[in-house]
Amino acid sequence: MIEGLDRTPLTRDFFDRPVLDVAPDLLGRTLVRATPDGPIELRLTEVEAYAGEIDPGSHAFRGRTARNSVMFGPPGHAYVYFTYGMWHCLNLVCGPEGRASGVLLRAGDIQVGAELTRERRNSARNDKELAKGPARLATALDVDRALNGTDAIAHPGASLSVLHGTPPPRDQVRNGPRTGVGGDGATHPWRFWIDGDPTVSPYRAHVPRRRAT
DNA sequence: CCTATGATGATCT
DNA sequence: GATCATCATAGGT
Repeated sequence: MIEGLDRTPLTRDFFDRPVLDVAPDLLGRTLVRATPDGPIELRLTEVEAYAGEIDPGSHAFRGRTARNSVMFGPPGHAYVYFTYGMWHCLNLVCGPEGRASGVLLRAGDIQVGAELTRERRNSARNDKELAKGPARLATALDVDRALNGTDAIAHPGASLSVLHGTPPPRDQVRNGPRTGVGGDGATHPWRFWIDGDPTVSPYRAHVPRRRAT
């Protein structure tokens, strides 16, 4: 177990704030994934904010659809989507209900249960790569669309929950452009990470791809 | 270290 | 039909 870790769960009030307040405040928090074989716990090191219908980079920018409906619901719930034909990404809904904002969980440092991720993450060459990137994080934690809409505020039987953990000093929180986001949303410096942490994913600019004909 | 590219399918226009 | 909040791999420096 981790010395000095604050295992108090985050409450719904934590998430019921503007996304640009919640996102940096999630760094250093402990995400707990309950699996049949035991818990996987990871310290969040990198996140991105998506500000709902005012944000061109957000899935909610053009209003509510079947896919993004969870974003319009109450804060503290998981929004999971499938992308690039292969991957899942995990977000936590925040802000007041209806604002449709959320935080993409981009990377973390696995503290407990690394061995439970090995089969799914067999391409990882070391522990720091197990959850370095949003799809790797979701894969490591065995998160898929079955968890879309689940409440991540700690409760009996919760599949996902977040503990206070060990937030970094404020001067170790850095921010910059979001990764892989194109269009007008690309310029917002709404990616937040812990300076120097080896589990933070490399920045990649958005590249429009042309499919083979 | 770096850059380039194929994989793969749901979603939206 | 185009796009996509990505990753693994191959090959060059």
